[in-house]
Amino acid sequence: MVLLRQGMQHVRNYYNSEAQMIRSNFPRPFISQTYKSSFTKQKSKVENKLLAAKKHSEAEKRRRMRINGQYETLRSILPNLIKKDKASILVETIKQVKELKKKASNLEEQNRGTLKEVKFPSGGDRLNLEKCNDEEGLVKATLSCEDRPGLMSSIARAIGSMKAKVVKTEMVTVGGRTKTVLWVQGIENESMGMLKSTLKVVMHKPSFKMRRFPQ
Amino acid sequence: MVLLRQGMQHVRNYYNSEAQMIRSNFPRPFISQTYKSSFTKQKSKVENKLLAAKKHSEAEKRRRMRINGQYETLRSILPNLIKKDKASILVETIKQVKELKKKASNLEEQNRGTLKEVKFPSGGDRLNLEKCNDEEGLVKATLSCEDRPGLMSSIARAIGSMKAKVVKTEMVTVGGRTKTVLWVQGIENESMGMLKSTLKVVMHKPSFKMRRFPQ
DNA sequence: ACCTACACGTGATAC
DNA sequence: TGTATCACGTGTAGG
Repeated sequence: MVLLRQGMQHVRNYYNSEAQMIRSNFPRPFISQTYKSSFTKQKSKVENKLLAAKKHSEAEKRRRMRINGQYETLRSILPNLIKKDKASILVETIKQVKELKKKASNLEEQNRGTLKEVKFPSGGDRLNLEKCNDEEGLVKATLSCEDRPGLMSSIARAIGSMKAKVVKTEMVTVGGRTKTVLWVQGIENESMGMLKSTLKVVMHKPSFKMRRFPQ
Repeated sequence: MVLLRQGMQHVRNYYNSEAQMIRSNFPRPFISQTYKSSFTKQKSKVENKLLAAKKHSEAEKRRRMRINGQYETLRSILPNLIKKDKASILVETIKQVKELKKKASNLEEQNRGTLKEVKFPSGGDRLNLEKCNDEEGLVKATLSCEDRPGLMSSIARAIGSMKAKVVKTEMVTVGGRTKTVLWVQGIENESMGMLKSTLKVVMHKPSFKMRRFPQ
């Protein structure tokens, strides 16, 4: 494997590179200088240079290791990583980040669209119908009005009279006002208007029975 | 800026490196060889080597650019990126990925914990009360039973008689059975048992009014 | 033989 | 000053 080379190359010591540096382009002392200056002074310069170079390459190595460590954790985090080379890792990471961002915002939207939205009944009376796109013939009806006993059953009866069925409801009551969300199954396109007007009547006028036998 | 150096270094051509290669450690032809062999043959070898080296360094440059391009897009994607160096980018990326994963799973959990959970009424009659830890005095009551008109208002009356209040309800009706979740505010610890028994009665026996005026 | 990916040491540059 | 980061060309192992 490619990654196994890493361990091997750690064996290399710095003498190789020092020798190479001296051989190639490192300034030599002039012969005409005195022995002492040409030797001790230049040698200390050489040694300083070597030391600096060594420090430099060691620092660079630390930097590489820091970066490669992060690549390593990325490798461990990312699922289904086929190509393990650095560029592919970064590409895959970017893809993942984008996907996760989209997923998170979608889920937040969903959450908002269910419970959070229904949390507060609006002040004025309101009635809204919309078709759910995820299922055929499913209509979501949202209504805000004054709360009263028997409201739910009135609504259920109204919908039952239209041969439709309430499959799910959410209801919040706060301060005497109620916001109700109904998911109604079995509403045809042409009967949407009728459903709306029926619900409107039920919302505002207590039914016959409710008036005669107030609870 | 550090990143501005990139553009400058592109100006460097390959003659520098070729010269350096010849100067430092590239094999020289022997003088004792014939003119032809020592010149043309070695020159072609040199040229081949140079060509190969050039190809190599160009390929390496492409690789670097590929990787650095991904760093660039990461820089653009990640918000609030203070330190722009490679290691920090990777660290920040990893943090983001972990956070997003956690966030996504939390939101999924939330979604599951609200709507999905309440979706199916259980077959047998069931009544469960639990205290909500996020708010003081808030109790979540879950009950599954046969559906009937007026059930909701019976429940509401029962709870009202205990000086408590239903602040939110979720209700699913499917196949004549109903699962209802009530969030009840204002229940003391000692009245939990009373609430439970009251709800039990309401669940199984239609109220007086309901029996006299069946809807 | 060729290509790819990597680690390395180095000079340049910024702070 | 020293101490970061970076791009670069190179040697080298694996395919």
